Amino acid sequence: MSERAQSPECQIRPYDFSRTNHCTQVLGHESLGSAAPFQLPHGVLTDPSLLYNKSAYSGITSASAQTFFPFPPVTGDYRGSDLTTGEFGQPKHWYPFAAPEYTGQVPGVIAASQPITLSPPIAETREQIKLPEIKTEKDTGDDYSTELKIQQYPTAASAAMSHGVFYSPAWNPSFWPGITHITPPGSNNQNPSTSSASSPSMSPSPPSNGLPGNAFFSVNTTQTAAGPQTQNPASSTRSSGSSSGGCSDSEEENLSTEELEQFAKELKHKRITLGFTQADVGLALGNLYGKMFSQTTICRFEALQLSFKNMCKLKPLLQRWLNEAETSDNPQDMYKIERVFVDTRKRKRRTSLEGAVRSALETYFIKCPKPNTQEITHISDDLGLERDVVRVWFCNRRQKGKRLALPLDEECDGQYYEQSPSPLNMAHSPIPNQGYPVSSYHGAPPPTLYMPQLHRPDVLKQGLHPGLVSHLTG
DNA sequence: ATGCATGAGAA
DNA sequence: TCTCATGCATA
Repeated sequence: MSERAQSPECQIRPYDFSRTNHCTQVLGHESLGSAAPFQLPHGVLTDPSLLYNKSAYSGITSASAQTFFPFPPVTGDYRGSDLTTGEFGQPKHWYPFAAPEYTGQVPGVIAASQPITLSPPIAETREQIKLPEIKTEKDTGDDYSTELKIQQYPTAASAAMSHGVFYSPAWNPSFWPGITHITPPGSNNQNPSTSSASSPSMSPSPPSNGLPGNAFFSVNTTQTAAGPQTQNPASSTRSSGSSSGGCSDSEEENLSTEELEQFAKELKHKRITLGFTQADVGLALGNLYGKMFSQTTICRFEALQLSFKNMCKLKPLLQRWLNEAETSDNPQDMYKIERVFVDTRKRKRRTSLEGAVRSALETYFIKCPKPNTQEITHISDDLGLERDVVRVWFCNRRQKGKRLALPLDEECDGQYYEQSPSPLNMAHSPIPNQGYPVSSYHGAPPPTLYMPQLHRPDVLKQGLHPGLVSHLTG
């Protein structure tokens, strides 16, 4: 709680483009895209949070903005063509490929058998994307190619690959609660109850004929059961009984940033030493806990690019994996499994925004990180982008901003983009949902910049607008 | 490693 | 409609 130092940044003065400039203004002004090669107001940069200063924002309400945006709402919803869904609606499901046995048991699987039929009609959205600058990755005929995707996970040693189709079970709600507890960092031993655990990982893939589901569930079950807590002295820096939050109690919540940081390093180091790729780890987690993660997530974890809360949540899992991997005789083989997946979900083809467009968006963002519907429409119109693309861009941009900036002190986060006092800030909640507690970084010199503690400068830069970066570096 | 996307849950 | 966690696809 008090840990979070009030970094001076929080009080630093507002950006220049003053609050007078509101979304409306920016947006109101015409062609931004074309013109200005995106530049930041000088002086900008000291603290992004200022950008989102509520006060600046409050003024910009949709209401007021409206006047400026006579644009009709555009509803380019690519999802219109979303035939996908149905049973594929479930996210995060991996559909085993060619696994007849499973059919009928797992909705997804069924789907897998007829992916082709899913091909969606070409979205008309295409038409909307006429700007040369905007392009979508490939030009495969249709929008969301329904292609089968066979993913393999070869690994360094690629030695023993084995059997098995892997099916990641649906997100088991009861899963997390359980695991949050398990964290026997010190005690490398696996909980007996996890016995199966003896190494789920050891026998990762389910018997060919066996239903993977079973394998999973069993794992899950045990897992959940295993939950009972080993306390981690180290990590349990607990004391403040603030178990607010989403992470169910569990000590993880009280992990300090250093602990996380250190663990992330350790994880990465050992992982590499053991010869695992980030993807391997993600899969291994699936084997161990029934919930697998992507390379992306593991990568972000190692890079401390996840929210504090999320880091805390994943840590125990990774810790466990690490323990298991280290103690295993043949870790290499343990996780070397060849997996074949078929992702039948249709995904909108990724839009690739060109530099100019991005710059324009950045500019808009600087002025107004949280545009309302109409503003979004206006922007999309102005830039010739799909409305949804713009919307998502802003969402992602905000998320990114938080990831990178929040760590320093959440207290500022409240002021971030919010247009209205948000509960998120929760004035007092000691452990907000997102930011990283600042604990032991007292010594750190008050950054001129909004420097997330967990991130290295370079990382930070990545999160900042190029202009800002240069400004800072320059 | 990261940009754009998805979807659940909350507001 | 937003946030948040997460992932596909790509640079």
